[in-house]
Amino acid sequence: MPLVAKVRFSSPLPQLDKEFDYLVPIELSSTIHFGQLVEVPFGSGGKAKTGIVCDVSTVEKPREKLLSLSSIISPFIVLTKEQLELSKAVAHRQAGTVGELIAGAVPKRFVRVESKPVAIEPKMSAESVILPDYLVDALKSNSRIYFQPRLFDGGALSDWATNFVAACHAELIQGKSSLVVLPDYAELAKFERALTQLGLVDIATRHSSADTGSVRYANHLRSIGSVSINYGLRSAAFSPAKNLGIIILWDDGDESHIEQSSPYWNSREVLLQRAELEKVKIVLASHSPSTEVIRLVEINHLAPLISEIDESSVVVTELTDRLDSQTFALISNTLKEGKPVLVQIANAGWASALVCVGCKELRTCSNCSSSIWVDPSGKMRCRSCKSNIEQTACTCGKTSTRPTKLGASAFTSQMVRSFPDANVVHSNGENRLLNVKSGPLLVVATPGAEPEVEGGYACVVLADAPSMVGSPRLRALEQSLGKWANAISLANKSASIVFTGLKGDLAEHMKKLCFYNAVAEDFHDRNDLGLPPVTRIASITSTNQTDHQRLVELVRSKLDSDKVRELGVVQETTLVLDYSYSIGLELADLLKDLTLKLSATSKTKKPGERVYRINMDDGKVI
DNA sequence: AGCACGCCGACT
DNA sequence: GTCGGCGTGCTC
Repeated sequence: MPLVAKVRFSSPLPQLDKEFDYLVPIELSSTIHFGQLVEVPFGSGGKAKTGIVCDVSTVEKPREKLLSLSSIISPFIVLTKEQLELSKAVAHRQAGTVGELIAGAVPKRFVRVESKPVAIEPKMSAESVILPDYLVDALKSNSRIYFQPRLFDGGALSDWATNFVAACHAELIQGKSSLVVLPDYAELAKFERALTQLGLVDIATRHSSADTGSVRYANHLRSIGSVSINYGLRSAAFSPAKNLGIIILWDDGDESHIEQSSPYWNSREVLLQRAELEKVKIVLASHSPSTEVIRLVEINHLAPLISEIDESSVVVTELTDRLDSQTFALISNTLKEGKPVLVQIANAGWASALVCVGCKELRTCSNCSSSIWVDPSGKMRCRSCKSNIEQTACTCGKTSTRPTKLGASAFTSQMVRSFPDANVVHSNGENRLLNVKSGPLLVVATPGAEPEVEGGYACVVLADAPSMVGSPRLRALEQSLGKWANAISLANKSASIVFTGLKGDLAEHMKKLCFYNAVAEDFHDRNDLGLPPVTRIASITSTNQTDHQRLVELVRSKLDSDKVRELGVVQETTLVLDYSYSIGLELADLLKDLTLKLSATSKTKKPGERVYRINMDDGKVI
């Protein structure tokens, strides 16, 4: 009976997003396997194209005019069945294509890597690691956990990282792989350090775009062939893992876990889906939960494992000054004792916004009318269109401006003047310090850019708490809480923590460093208002007004208004919809179908550019 | 994406 | 009578 192979292409094009059948020539029938790269004749010209084998089966009566595949490019398997199933599920959920997800899941092939022998499974002694294992214990009775580790890492190995390594180790003993997904390179380095110090780095495989292409490909093949601890940033959510036993996601609320290109998936949703598909354990962990985690705990999808909060000295001031006299004295005394201090400032640069010295009106960008700030290099820039701004006169006649609030660069130079004997350093997202030497050191950092210090900070000041919480974004509160918790985690147990300018319930929660309850309260408030994550929010952005109008009309005529609510149109061409989890797949199908039909008949489409971009979970539109 | 097919205007 | 413009649609 003839052998037929189904082949897929790593292409984002929706027209090619299906499996194409090819006859397998008799001489290749014993060597062809699922997941291999093959060359096939494709298109009207019959040009050779590279594809991936997604099925091999005997077919009694194959369809007519079936072409034969030309050759097997490599005997190595580059895509696993689990990766394909996950890509299909995520493409469905996100209204994207399987091809674009496969493109991200399979690294570029390097012939020389294949000629070298693939790494042999290293030896590992089960007794070599002695670890805190309360996460391992909890996993014996629950397969889905939200884990909040001890907050204070004290500069040594992080409690979270050692618990992750312990959980991975427990799987290795049973011959199972693990997958750990981290938000950024700083956290990846901490996890890697724990792997090294606990003697497991040789059995771990990194999946990172920061590695060279050949290393990536070698690691990819190694993960398919050997049981190992797989880890990396968000793209590692799709990495292969032989005999997977556990998935661990660190800091799911961090925005770095959201893929910035189509189909805009999020590590959390991908990994929850993967855990279901592969029937493996999953741990979501963070110092402060996301509202999605609260939701999952409250619907009993995740069992909470919350570490005890260490007794610590927390001061919450009600003053809106960044540094009141007491806080100033605390910093001064800590520095005099020769100990390090961390001050978190909400915004980078010199000024977060500018006002006219005369009429006190907010200065705005001339072409997009959003606010102007002064970046770390001292240039006036527009916040949204990023263009440089020239000094111009205000409508009242005055040219000079005054900052509404000093940015971290300006605050740093203020601190240099205030503490001439201390070593004052600054770290922000663009210019980031990863770790600093201990001593009489004052670190001014923007949220998420705080460097580590050996032994931990003796004092942490969250100096811009009110402005972070007061931001008009939906997720301002939960994200602020996450950034504060991560900054505090760099302190040692006996450190003094200061929040400036907090009041009410939030102040009470922070006095006890009770992040979980603070986020839970935020979740319940949003629940009452019917806002995400109780519902989901999708957006469809068109490249132009004409196509946008056609979409809006069609969507209005097709939507069942009981289940999907039109929230409106933002930025001229983005349609925003609110919908419930239960109809997620149905809506994704509908939107994919509608946009496909509309873009096929679009009069304005340019080659290569997609007319519509669907984001099934847009966190930025409200 | 390519690439062919196809149906209208300008040319030997 | 046919050469070529690129709009439409298919590729196993």
